[in-house]
This record gives sequence, C-alpha cells and structure tokens, in this order.
Amino acid sequence: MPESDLPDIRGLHLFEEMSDEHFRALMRGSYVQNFPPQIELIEEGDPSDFLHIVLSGSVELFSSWNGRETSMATVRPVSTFILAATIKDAPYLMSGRTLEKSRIALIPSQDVRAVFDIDAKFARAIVTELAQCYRSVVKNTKDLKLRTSLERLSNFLLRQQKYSGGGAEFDLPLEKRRLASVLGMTPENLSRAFKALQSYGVKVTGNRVAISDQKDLERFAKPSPLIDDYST
Amino acid sequence: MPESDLPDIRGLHLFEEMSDEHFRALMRGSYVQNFPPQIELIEEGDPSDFLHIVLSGSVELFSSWNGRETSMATVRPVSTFILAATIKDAPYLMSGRTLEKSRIALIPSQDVRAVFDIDAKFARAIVTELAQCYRSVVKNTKDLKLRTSLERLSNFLLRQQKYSGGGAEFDLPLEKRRLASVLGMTPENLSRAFKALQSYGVKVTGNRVAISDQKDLERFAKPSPLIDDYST
DNA sequence: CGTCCTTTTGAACATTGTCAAACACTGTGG
DNA sequence: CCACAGTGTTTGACAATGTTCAAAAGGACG
Repeated sequence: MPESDLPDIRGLHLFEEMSDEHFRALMRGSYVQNFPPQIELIEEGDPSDFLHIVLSGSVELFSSWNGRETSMATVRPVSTFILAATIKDAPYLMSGRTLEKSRIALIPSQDVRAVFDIDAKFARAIVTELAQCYRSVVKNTKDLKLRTSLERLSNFLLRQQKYSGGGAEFDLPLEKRRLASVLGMTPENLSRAFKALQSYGVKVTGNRVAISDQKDLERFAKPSPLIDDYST
Repeated sequence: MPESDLPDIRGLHLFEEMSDEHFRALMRGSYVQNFPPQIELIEEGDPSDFLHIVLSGSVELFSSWNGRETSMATVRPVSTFILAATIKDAPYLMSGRTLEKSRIALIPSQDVRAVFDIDAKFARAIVTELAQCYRSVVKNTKDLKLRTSLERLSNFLLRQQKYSGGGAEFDLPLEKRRLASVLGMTPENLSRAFKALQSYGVKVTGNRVAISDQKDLERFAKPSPLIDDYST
C-alpha cells in the first residue's frame, strides 16, 4: 500500500478515530489497485475476503436472479462497501463492478474483524456505518413498497437536486438505463415517466434536468425525511 | 425489571457474552411490560429512546406514507428491534404494533450506547446483530426487485415450509392480508396468486397450506440462498 | 460517415390495483 | 342456540400500471 493513499483512507469516518497502531496494522495487509471501467470486482456468493473502499471513480452494486439483474446502489468516494459481509464472514449478497476508472483499496476481512475486537473507537465507527447502511436500505424498501414508479422518480429528482446544490437545473449522475434499474423499472417505463413529469414542470434534455415549478413537483412527490433524507 | 425476566434477556445473543457488571448496568434502567394486541409501541419519526426486545407475543413493524401503509417485518421472540435507530440516536424509520398479547423489554438507548463503548463483547454482538439485520433487508430488496409477486409468494411458502419443519403441510403464521402487505401486494392479488399456484400443486384451506408437488413448486420458485436463507 | 449503444416511441400484452359485492368465519348478545 | 354484526377473504369487472417487442431516433466515437 503506497504511503500516498493512507491519508485518504485515514480520513474516512471509519478510520478517523482509531489508534495509529491499529490503523497501521490494518493497512499492513492491504493494498490499493486501479481498475478500468466495467470490471467485476466481486460476485455475489463469493466469500468476503476483503473490505473494499472506493478511493476514486465509482462502483455499482447489483444483484441477479434467474437471468434478471437489478442495480442495488452506487458507491462513490470515499466510502466502503460490503461491510456487513466482512463483519459476518458471510458470502457477498451483491456483486460489484466499476462504472468508470476507479481506485479501490482492499483490506483483508479478517484484519477488520481482529482490529474491531481490540479497538473500541474503530468498533464504534463500524457500528455507526453499518447502522447507516441498514437505515438506507430500509428507506429504499419503503420507497419501493409505498410509492409508484412515478413517485419514486419524482422523489429521486428532488433528492438529486438537493444533492447538487438545490438549483433549478442539475445533471443526472448516471445513465438512464441504470437509473431505471435503481428505481425498479424498465428503461421504457422510465422514459415515459419523464414525459409524464412534464406536466409537473420537469424538463429533461439528455442528462440535464430542469425543474420549473418546484412547489408543484414537491406537492406531487411528497418527499419525507423518513424515506428521502440521506443523513439521518 | 423483575428478576424472573433477566434469564430470557441474558440468553439473547446480544447479551450472552457481556460481563455481568455491564449487563446489570443495562438492566438497571430497563423495564418489562405486558401489552394487549394492536397497541402501537413506537411510531416512525419518534426519537429512539429505547431498544425494544420482544420476550413473548409478536410485533409488526410497518411504515406509512401518503395514506398508504406497508408491513416491513414481524418480530418474534426473543429478538430486538430498532437497533439501528438506537445506535445512531436517530428517529425510528418504522412503526411497531403488537399483533397479540406481548411482553416487551425496554432498554434505554443511551445505556445501550454507553455500554457499547466499554464492553467489547457487547459491541461485537451488536455489530453482528446489525449486520444480520442489514443482510435481511438487502435480501428482501432483492426479492422485491427481482421477482414477480407469484415468485415471491412461492418462495415465501418454501421458506415457511422449511421453517415449520419441512413437511408437506404447514400453517401460515399470519393473516393473509398482512402476508399480502409483507409481499408487497394487495389482498385481492394474493388471493389470486394462491389460486394460480394450484397448478404447481399448492392447496390452501384457511391458514393451512399443502404442497403436493414439492419439486414442481421449487422448479418454479427457484429459491436462492442469497435471497431466501435466513441464517447466512 | 458508419457503427454501436442508448433512448424514445408505438402497440400489444401482462400484471397488478381498485371497487363493489358476495361469502366465510368469529364472537356477541339476545 | 341462533341471529347478527364485524372482520377477513374471495370473486368479478374494470382501470391503472408496468412490461415486452419491434422499430425509429439520437449521440458518442472511431
């Protein structure tokens, strides 16, 4: 592991408060690697040998069953993925592939578990991160079960808008086909959903989204902090 | 907290390995209460003052949005719920109500967090439990996004059969209307789905399910350990 | 300029939800 | 014991939603 990568990793919530000694112990067996786009880093069902950290680029987590595939989440820098599998020493539940050229750190899972047991600060950070992940998935389930696809799209746009600074215009950070998969619908259906949102003042040109009547869209989308807030 | 309840709680994975001293510290501020059926114990959005443990009976976790409601999970003895909210000191994401007469232990969230920081065994147990919960929700999301309602029902039946001992006949442990909500469909749709499964050898009489052609149902349902196994 | 891939559109189809009514089951009070 | 109310379940007709398939249109890139 090159020295130059250490600060990025050390700066993560997960590693910020732990002792230097334990941090070095973790990094000793770790390494950092550059991957081209569209590389499958992990496959669901594989044993969880490494905790992964996205240092740059982005990684899509997805799952397959019976010939179908769905996008579960997108991991952006700097954050970890498959923490739960690492902790439980259980097989991955999701596959992961790079979306673009990405720099990924790999930390041996058994080291993570070992340091967890001797460093209370690290343990606290892990449990906080994991609780955060859990709550995100619960919110996603609520989104899926309580809303129609049009409502999911509307709220996605509002979340994205907020994340992009809150302006009336912003860019979609992913392909529409993958957005469709994230939202649990087909690309065709998404295309029609965008069209249907025109009546609420949403205009889409390529990846650019313009919201002309904020209040109207919000009245339709009815965003809720218990579903749409990333942080809490 | 009556002495007689302590062994049940102590026997939970979560509290099994921690020191006696810390366990007593946790129990000091806790109490146990009996609730009649259909009592709302917690409401989504409320601050998470207590970690809840179901000692007997059962509790349904559900969520609402825009006048709709969906059942998220059923908690059976002896297990905890809303662990993530307790850890993060964040509002509940789900509401909880008793389904039957139930005995519930309440442990102050701040005590849980305090003991977490000083008892490594307890911390380890919490993180394992939380990782387990996380993986359950991920599996549920895969179930929802990758399968049709008929496939979800089929796999639910196979899981339930396994859980009931594996015999060709078993009872549904919940009302059909709630099963429908758990599976993300309407009661009417569930009723028709049961009828459609007749062609795969599934017969339903009241709450009793009989599977006459196991292989045929499995060929249709295609259960996967990465979606349907509770334990891993 | 072609080629490849994504996105959009249209039409047919499948699935699921809604509404209303009938039916079944349970427990109550006469 | 039975009538009855209340609730859960099933059924049918219909509407809304979502998917599939095929084809056209648009963009990115050599």
